[in-house]
Amino acid sequence: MARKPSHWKRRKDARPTEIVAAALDVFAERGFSATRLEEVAERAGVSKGTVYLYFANKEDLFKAVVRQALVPTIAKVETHIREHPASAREQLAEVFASMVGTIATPPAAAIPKLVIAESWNFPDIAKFYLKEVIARGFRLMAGVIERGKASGEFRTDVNVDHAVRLAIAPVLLTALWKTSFEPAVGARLDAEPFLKTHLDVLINGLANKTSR
Amino acid sequence: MARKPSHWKRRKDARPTEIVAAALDVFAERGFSATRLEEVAERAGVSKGTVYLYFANKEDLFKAVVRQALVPTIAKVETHIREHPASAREQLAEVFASMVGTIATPPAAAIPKLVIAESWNFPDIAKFYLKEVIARGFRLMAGVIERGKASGEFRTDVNVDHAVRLAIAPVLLTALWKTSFEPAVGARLDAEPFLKTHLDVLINGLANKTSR
Amino acid sequence: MARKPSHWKRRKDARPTEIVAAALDVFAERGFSATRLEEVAERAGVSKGTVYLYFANKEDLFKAVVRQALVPTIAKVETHIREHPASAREQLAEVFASMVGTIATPPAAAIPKLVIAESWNFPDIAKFYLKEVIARGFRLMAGVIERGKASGEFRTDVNVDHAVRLAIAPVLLTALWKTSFEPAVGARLDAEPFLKTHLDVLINGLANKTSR
Amino acid sequence: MARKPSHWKRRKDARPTEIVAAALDVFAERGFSATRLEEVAERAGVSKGTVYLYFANKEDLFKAVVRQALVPTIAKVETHIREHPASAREQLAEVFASMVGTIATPPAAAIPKLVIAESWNFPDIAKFYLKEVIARGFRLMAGVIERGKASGEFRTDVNVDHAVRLAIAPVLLTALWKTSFEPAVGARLDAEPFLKTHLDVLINGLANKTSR
DNA sequence: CATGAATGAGCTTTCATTCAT
DNA sequence: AATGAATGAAAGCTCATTCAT
Repeated sequence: MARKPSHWKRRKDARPTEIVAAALDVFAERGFSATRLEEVAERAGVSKGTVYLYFANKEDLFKAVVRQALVPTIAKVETHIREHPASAREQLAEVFASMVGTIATPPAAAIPKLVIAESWNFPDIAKFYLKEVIARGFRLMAGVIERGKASGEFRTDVNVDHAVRLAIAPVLLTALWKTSFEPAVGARLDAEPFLKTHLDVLINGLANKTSR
Repeated sequence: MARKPSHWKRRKDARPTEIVAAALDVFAERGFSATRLEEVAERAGVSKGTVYLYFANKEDLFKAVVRQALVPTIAKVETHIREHPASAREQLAEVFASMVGTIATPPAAAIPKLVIAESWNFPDIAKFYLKEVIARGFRLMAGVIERGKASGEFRTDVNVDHAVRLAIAPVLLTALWKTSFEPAVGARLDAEPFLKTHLDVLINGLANKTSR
Repeated sequence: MARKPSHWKRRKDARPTEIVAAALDVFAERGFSATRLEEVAERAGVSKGTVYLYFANKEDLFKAVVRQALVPTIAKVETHIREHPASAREQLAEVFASMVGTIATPPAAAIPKLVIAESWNFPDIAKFYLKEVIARGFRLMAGVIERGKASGEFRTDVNVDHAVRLAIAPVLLTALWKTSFEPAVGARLDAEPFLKTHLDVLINGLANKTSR
Repeated sequence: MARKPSHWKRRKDARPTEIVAAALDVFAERGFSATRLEEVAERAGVSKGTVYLYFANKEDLFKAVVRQALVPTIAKVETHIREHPASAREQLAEVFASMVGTIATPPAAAIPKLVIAESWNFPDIAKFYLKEVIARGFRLMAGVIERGKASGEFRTDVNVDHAVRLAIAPVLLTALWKTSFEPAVGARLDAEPFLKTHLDVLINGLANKTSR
């Protein structure tokens, strides 16, 4: 019944990562409650019981999935920005360019949808996500915009908090569209040109025209 | 007893509407799979069996909920626009003003979240929602923007499809925020001023500056 | 699949009693943890789910079993004594005669064994049993013995608490023997003559011989 | 390291004994089915797999526990009696004194409870216990009482079999009380004075008064 | 029409047991 | 001899669905 003959070598350290990866796949496909632990196990190439060797229960596994899938995602964007100092406009462009990759990558793109969908049952996860992802992304964006306002690139009459949300909203829409409507309905959305337009309109909308 | 004579008459036709209303409440609170039909029945003041008199199963009820909750929502916006012809900028403002009310009203605000969350299990609903809500809203918005482009108010180099999504994205974000993060985390978002800023920045971003 | 055609008449009131009776049987045969709820359901002629209609969980069912099996048991003895005032010796005899019936009746006889065996997992039940059965039996016995001491029938140098336990110990032994060793090993113990001897020796042992 | 050289040698033969000792502890604390083999292994300082090196399965381990815990218990009493010939009354006192120690020692005191509780699932053990412990204790007691009857100390109209059970019953009650109700409910029972009273009342009850 | 007792498939979770190392 | 990662059968429990009344 052993699927793979290399059963005994890839041990204790690889297992949890493999299981979490498989779980992300299944959660992304079916959502939390429709996910059967047996399917996760199957895809990870282990038995049902093995999942419980590493995770106390389904919820615990779900949290691990979110955590594991997010760490690289946030870090990637953060470091990207930190290492590419430039004008506010250019940095905004950088952030978006960096986000597009993440948004387009299938499994990670499902995280926002999962968090939103399961915020009912797991407020903990919403809390965690808000703190670890949204807040960090917020600070990042807010920094860029503040700098733009200070340098005279951006209008000073725009609430930073609002501006940040405006900047993020189309990215969120893209992620949700790609995970909800594209697979279900087949309505394609080409992320790259859309976000390019977004950047264009946003920068134009935030641009300081008093200097005209 | 003589006070509510109409109450005893409404039964036959009101029943399904009452059940759907109760169901929307519960679905909005708990999500699809965490919703027990028994609770829906309780809130509708009927027995579990009665629900099955009007709806074949849980999924059917869910579809009815989405359908019923959306008809007035879309119609409201559509008629509002149709009845208030004005400049593109002004109409954009009208659409948003009209949307704010819907988005802020608790039960209807949960619909987008529900549709997104359940697009996994019920592609039908995603399809229906796309067709009946998104597409109609799209046409509406697209009309306004096309008119703005034609009149010289808006830039002509902006893809209409993209512009519509950009216009809607912050509204979606607001709805999701209010139904996912506000209740779970207590992070308030004041919809009205946010969408006012959105409108401001968007119109500025779309504004034709070649005439300068 | 319906075992019995009279499925729909014996409703809501009879069900729980039937289930508890079936449960007592199975618990008595197998012990708590080896009892599968499905078997209880089968014997009660209902489905697994029905058990959960009346009892929150296995433990709850167990408590109900103990409770239901004990109420008549204790009451029987108490009323018997109350209605048969006599000399201390005679009353002691009455109590025992009354106990013999209970001890010999198969399902109720298993209760002490069950309580003892499950005091590990369910201290609540031990507590309940101590309070509702043992304490009440104690008071009963203590009353008889005190009266015997007061009337000069019994020695006054014997601790009442001890005397009560001495009186009960052989009854307990009988119950345990009949439920543990008789079925497992086939070693018969004839309760009636044994408890007759017990009474004889006990009364003789407690008898006041200073008057000799 | 030089301190405990004997510790490194004892392995091969001590292992099973250590495991059984640990198992007795856990069985006494939790009962048979609530005992996880992993906890037994932990307390014995070995791994789960090792337990299976010495015992075919959980039941086998349980039997070994009972066996091992009983050998010294019975032997202790038997030799004590054999080495202390005296009058029947005195010997009865000896037996009880010897039993009190065993009954009061925590792990061994749990054996009767375990045997009784698990006689459902393991009739073998009940059989074994009956043969190896009860029967041997019986013979012992019976001998003492027969001698008492022969010497004229005790009444001759009392069935020996019954008398033996009467003698043992309060000891059993004490053991069960201490392992079932004391830990669960906190209702203390002082074994020594109680069994002293028992001996007093029993000897008085068995005493031959025809010689008066 | 309406009820709600009854059902049973299906899920999560536990843990004795196995076996490659 | 010893390990402990892996297994999978088995059981408790939930709840959408049915149907006799």
